[in-house]
Amino acid sequence: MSPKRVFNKLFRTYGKQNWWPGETPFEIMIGAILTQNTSWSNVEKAIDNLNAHNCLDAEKLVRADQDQLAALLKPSGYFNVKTKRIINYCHWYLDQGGYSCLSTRDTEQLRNDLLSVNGIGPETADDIMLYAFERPIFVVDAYTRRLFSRLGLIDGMEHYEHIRQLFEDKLGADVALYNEFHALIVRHAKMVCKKNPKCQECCLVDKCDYKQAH
DNA sequence: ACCCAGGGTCATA
DNA sequence: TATGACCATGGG
Repeated sequence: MSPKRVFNKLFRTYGKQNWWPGETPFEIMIGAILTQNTSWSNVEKAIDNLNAHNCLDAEKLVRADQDQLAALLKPSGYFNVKTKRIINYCHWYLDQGGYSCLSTRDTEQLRNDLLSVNGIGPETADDIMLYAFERPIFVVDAYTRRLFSRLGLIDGMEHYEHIRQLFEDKLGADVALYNEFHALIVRHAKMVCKKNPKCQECCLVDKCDYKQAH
């Protein structure tokens, strides 16, 4: 089954997802860091805290007290690590001239620059590339590996860049498609029943395995 | 009482 | 290059 066909199946099943769940590009960047190995519901609480304290702003975050910021980020987990990563990211972000300046940068260059920031790995960088800068970068996460290895399109243990390249080659550069695809993969992953071992065979392979079905 | 979540870094071999 | 420890909350 081609990646495009998988997309069509997902889209017919779940419809448009309207990602990223954040209003401004900057909020998307912060959300991308906060959601590292963390459920989105926990991230929302941290973002609400930042908004409640008028702190969702790069200039304010770089001047924030570490302990106070950590307290706001607490619900998102790894709060000490994420505090450092966010302050560090904001320093870089402002140093580079902010969104308007970064927007003019070449896609390859921008991605490499993001990856050079401590705390920004490939997936976080690509979330930012795709959803904040609207660049045609296919995001690879654990769900992507799991789904497509179950479907037999990949082994699952390949390096990040290898998988990204594979999908970008097969799908062609398409921001809207990548946007929806990643969101749909995450949406579908949440529907997989983890208790039933047979579910391993059903995500789009067979019938289906939605939680409602069990 | 477990298990996992929209990862990444650092130290070690 | 590649494995392991570590980071930590909240929901199932």
